[in-house]
Amino acid sequence: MTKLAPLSSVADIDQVAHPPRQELNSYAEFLTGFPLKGEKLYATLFDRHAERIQTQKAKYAVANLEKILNATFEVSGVSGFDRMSLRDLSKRTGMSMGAIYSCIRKKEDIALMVADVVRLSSDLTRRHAMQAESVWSQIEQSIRFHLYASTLLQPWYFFLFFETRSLPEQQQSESKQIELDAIESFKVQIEAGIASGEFHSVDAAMLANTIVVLLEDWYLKPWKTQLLARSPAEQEQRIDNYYQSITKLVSKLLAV
Amino acid sequence: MTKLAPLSSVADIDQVAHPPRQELNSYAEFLTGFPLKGEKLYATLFDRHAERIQTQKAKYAVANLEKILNATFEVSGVSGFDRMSLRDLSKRTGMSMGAIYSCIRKKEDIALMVADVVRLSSDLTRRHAMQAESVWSQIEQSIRFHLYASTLLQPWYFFLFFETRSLPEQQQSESKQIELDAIESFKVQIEAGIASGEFHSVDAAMLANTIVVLLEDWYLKPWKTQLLARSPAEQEQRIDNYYQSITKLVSKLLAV
DNA sequence: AAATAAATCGAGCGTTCGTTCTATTTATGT
DNA sequence: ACATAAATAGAACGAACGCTCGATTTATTT
Repeated sequence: MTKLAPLSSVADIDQVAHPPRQELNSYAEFLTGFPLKGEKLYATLFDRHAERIQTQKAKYAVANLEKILNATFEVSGVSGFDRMSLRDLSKRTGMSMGAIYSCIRKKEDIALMVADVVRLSSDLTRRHAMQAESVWSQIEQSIRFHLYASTLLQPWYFFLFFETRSLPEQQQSESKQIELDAIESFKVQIEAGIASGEFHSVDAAMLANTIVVLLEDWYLKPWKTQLLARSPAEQEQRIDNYYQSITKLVSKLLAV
Repeated sequence: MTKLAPLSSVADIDQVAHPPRQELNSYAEFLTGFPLKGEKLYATLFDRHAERIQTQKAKYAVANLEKILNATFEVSGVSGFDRMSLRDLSKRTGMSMGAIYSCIRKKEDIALMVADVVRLSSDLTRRHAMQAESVWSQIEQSIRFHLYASTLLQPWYFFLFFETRSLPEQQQSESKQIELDAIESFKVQIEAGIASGEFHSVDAAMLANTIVVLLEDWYLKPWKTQLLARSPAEQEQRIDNYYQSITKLVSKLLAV
């Protein structure tokens, strides 16, 4: 897998799995450290899906992957992945069919790449939260990181949720497992806090599930809470509002 | 709109809008009074979509609509509405293309009928809750009725959520509005309880939203909470468990 | 039992889909 | 400047799609 013009990427998730131990307290801070963004995100896709991609030079592949995926989110966000034809995609990206088919082997490859990125992002979320010291700050950091990642990658998370059924069976159960893992993770943390007397006794499974569906709601229905925040300051504000809403709800239920 | 063999139906929602004032406390009880079930459900569709349906005799139309919609849920539940071909549908229902196209004018009509039923069901939910006397029992009855209706009509609710994008724009915003109305309704009830001193002061919008996404979770991911409950008693149990989980969570947050 | 109406059948229509393929253009290396 | 390799263009292909329609079967009426 030698690259002529190797861009920095996240081919191996473990490369970024152990960043310096730190608490995240703002979206801006998150953006500086998160590897799956901008050019690097597509370079990662190029590395991880090298066997599917005909295009050899990273320069072209990265630029075209970015065009293809952005166009996919724009078109399929309105009417779904199945209704998006590759001719739509060709028009929207300004690329020819040939150019598109040098970046992907089949239409389904696009969905596979999205699923891969969301899975990578979920891994990073889990790994980040594990660094926190107290049980409560593990919960806090999980929520924060998830909100941040799913804001930055909102179209990716959204796409995977709605188009999972377009994926092969194995990928389907994998992305279902991501959700179950997230619930289980919160449940374990809550139960640990209850066991140590730090939290009031509650239905841990229900609360864990509630947190996860609220996190899902954030990227599935941004029109409900995020509206048209476009300045970075405004966006920071909206995320923090939602973060505070969730954590207040949770902490009220867990207060001893 | 004269019918040769008129079955009982819910062509006009107001016909069933004012049943005797009563609290619902079990799924079994709900089932006895809810009009959108069994043969009546399809008779309602037949009445309300008469102009689309070529088939004239209710006997045939009702039987075929039932076959078509059940097959639609089975097939599109796996791979989505767009991927379900009418040849799939023909095989699954045992009907010919011609027979199918005497019940619908276009494939999209199937989705329109589903959207219509869910909207009817949501209307009934809202109307039922309005009958409750206290603010708290309005909230309780809203949750109960919604859980009951979305259990009975799970495939319909599920389908509308995932296939809204296959609908014309107007229907899309209508089904988005259903959710917003539900949130607003809970919000108003919570705020009323806070104003009267009945409830502790909380973020009413957030709590209302939380309730609604938890209700959505019930029919979107039945595998998480409903598993394979097949006996009526077991099902009653599972619904009640989830109902108790939601109301406990809510009442803890609202306790003065 | 004959006559009429309704429902069903399924081959076939035109279209559009995902995908392929070759000619051409553009970039790279010497 | 030339040679070579890579990337792009877009016409063309077969398959599958939604949908139609005349022929046929089934049900109802007289």
